[in-house]
Amino acid sequence: MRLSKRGEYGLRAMILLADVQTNSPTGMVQIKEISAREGMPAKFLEQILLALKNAGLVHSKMGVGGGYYLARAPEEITLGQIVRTLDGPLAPIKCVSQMAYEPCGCPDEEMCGLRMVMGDVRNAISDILDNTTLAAVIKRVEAARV
Amino acid sequence: MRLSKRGEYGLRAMILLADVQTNSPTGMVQIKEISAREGMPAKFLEQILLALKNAGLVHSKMGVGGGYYLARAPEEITLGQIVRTLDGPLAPIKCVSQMAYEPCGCPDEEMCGLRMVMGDVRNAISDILDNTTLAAVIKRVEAARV
DNA sequence: TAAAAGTCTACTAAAATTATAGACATAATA
DNA sequence: TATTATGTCTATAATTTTAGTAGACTTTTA
Repeated sequence: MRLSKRGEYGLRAMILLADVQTNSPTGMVQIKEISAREGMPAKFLEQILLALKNAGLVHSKMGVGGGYYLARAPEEITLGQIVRTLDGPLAPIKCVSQMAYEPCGCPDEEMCGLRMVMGDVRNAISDILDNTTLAAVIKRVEAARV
Repeated sequence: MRLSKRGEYGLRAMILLADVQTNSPTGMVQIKEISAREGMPAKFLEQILLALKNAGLVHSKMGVGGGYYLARAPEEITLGQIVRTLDGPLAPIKCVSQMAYEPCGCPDEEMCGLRMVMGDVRNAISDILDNTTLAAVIKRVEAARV
């Protein structure tokens, strides 16, 4: 049930972007800075940000003074969107995936005990990740600071 | 957030063992029969059952008329125990794992937003898998049959 | 036009996953 | 006791995924 480094780095980068955006008006940050602050390989992070850009979650500006920034407000971006973009479906097995369903081979899906339980797991994960926005994460860290 | 084939096969095998045990007194089933009924490679399943045996979840009997059977009653075996045995910790990232904690590299764990959310995810998964027994799975399928 | 940024594609190394193979041990029974 | 049906154990192989690296290219600003 693991999150890949790709997913982890992407989430950390997005949280950082949200954090910056909450304080500075432009919210623009360079790959170099993200990778330095979070300790991630810059070239790997580059690919991750590109994927997030193609998914419409961040925008970028080329050239001097450029960088990345969130495509929408932190209230409008959920962790579920980020994880799905970078790591694929949340579901533990394909036959309970909402976004990428595939049959899993059991003769009768409606009678498959494993499927029932894993459906619950999928929903539990999605209940959290699809209902947690970047803004909520920032707020929660803020609250812990006290 | 995927369950491996190893984990999936192991869970299906255990559910089958629980099902057999609920109906027949000995509850003994051969690798060959499990692999045939569930469509899994026999040699792969063999390794999985061996791991489950070493974890104390199943017992076995060698020789003619032998096979595998649950080490405890279906009420006493949870899906969490099976998944941890075959796929490792439930936690999405190591720094929120109860069974296999490792630091994840953020400067202050208590202030890490990602860690907070992933802690919730870990707990949500564990709430389900550690509280669902093989008996409960059988019962649920039974209930769906009507 | 030079420097600082992102873009894009290909490639590579390592690890994990999903098996397969085969020699061996044990138990039942004919 | 010999045979057969089972599980045991270790090694290895094939494939896929993951994590990362490289480098040529494009765009923007000063």
